[in-house]
Amino acid sequence: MSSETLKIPQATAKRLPLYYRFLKNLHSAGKLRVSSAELSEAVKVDSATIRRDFSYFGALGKKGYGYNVDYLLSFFRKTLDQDELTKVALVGVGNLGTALLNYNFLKNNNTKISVAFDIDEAKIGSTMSGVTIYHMDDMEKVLTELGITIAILTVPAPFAQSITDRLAQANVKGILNFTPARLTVPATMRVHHIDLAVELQSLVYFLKHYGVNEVEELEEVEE
Amino acid sequence: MSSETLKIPQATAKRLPLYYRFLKNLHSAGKLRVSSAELSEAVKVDSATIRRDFSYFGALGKKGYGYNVDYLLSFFRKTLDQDELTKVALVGVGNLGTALLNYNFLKNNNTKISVAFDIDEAKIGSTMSGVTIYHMDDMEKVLTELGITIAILTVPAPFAQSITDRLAQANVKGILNFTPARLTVPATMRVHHIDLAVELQSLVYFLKHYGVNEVEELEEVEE
DNA sequence: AGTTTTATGTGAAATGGATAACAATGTTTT
DNA sequence: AAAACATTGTTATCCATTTCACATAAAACT
Repeated sequence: MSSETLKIPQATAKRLPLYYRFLKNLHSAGKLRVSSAELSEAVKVDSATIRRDFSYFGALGKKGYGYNVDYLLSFFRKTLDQDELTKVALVGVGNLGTALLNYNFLKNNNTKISVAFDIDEAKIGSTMSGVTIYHMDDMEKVLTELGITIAILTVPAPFAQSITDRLAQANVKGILNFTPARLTVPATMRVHHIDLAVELQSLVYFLKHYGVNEVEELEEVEE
Repeated sequence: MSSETLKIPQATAKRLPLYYRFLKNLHSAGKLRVSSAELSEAVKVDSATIRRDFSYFGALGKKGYGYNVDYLLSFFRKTLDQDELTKVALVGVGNLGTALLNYNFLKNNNTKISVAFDIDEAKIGSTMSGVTIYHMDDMEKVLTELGITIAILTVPAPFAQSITDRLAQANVKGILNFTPARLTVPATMRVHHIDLAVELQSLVYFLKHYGVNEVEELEEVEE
């Protein structure tokens, strides 16, 4: 409902970063062209789906040839706003939070954890992986000053909702929620969940109940 | 295509662990009954969807009353095999792997990281959070001995595919893949992806391009 | 230059999932 | 015991997404 490119399906939007990453790989490997079939093999998405996804942005390829890697790459770089750095806050510097601090988001995306918050006095004022840790009491102030609108939430579940409310106050628009809590947020915010326990548990369920494709043809499959 | 309960939709199956967790909360809070509407509020899933999900397992509720918390809970405990402990292996004890070791999957699910593998001599032989770390050279042997068929993969991307091939050899059936690599696996295996960079990146994309529901009504929404 | 091959972009069909809406039925109240 | 109420289970509908299949056009070959 905003911006240039009109209404890409959500499912497509979720695959864009994936395409982008693999295109970068191809580029580094010196490949000049690529077909939807090749790309399909690499990212494990049906080739028709890939062509359809690309087609939302216009005709990016050439019939009988495929796609020019450099062109596609620079197109996606623009589309994904990879030219400007996106600053993100980390809220909660526990085990998982620390791991995410060390995880180099920058390498693949132009996204960086620029600031972190916690309540542990031992951590406050120190830096980890070059990121300064502030007290959560100063969260609103610091976020507003830095103009950060995206937060990664890795606090204990019982605090998740109240902290979310404060993030909303501080004009944060997006939360990547690693907490098991299901957050209530204003309509102006967007939450993506990564629920580790649910992910693991549902994998277990699938294996036990959907059983393991009774080796009929033994072709290669995915997800 | 196996087991008792015939073919639950995948989308439903992914929500089961979520329902289970919230039912446990309700139980602890001493609630005896719950309606699909209440549950909907808590887990942020449409109440009709919840009723539909439950209905795949038969008539679990009572009209005009709702669902009996204890009954539902024990039903899901059976359905999700929460009575037997599911042992899981962790492959790659880096930042993220370490965080997952400390993350207590046991608390919510009856799932436990029982063994870990790495190639760092400094870590091998030691235990973290009570889990012994073995050398990856011994992976097949140890996995087979312990009869473990589920692995969490947190190794550097370049090693992901070759290690996956070895896991397949060792009779592992499910992988929770935190690696950006898209794995090629035999049809007998199942892979769930958790791609942190893609998750963050797509959140950024949504915020920039779908913009933030232009505050029309300002109702509470989610995801 | 003509023929064959390749691979896109897309209409049409198929699949999968979410939601609205309500009859059926048990619960609660009076 | 009757009336009013609440809430399920499900049918029908809707919506989003995936996939098929092929006309089209460019590329590669001869």
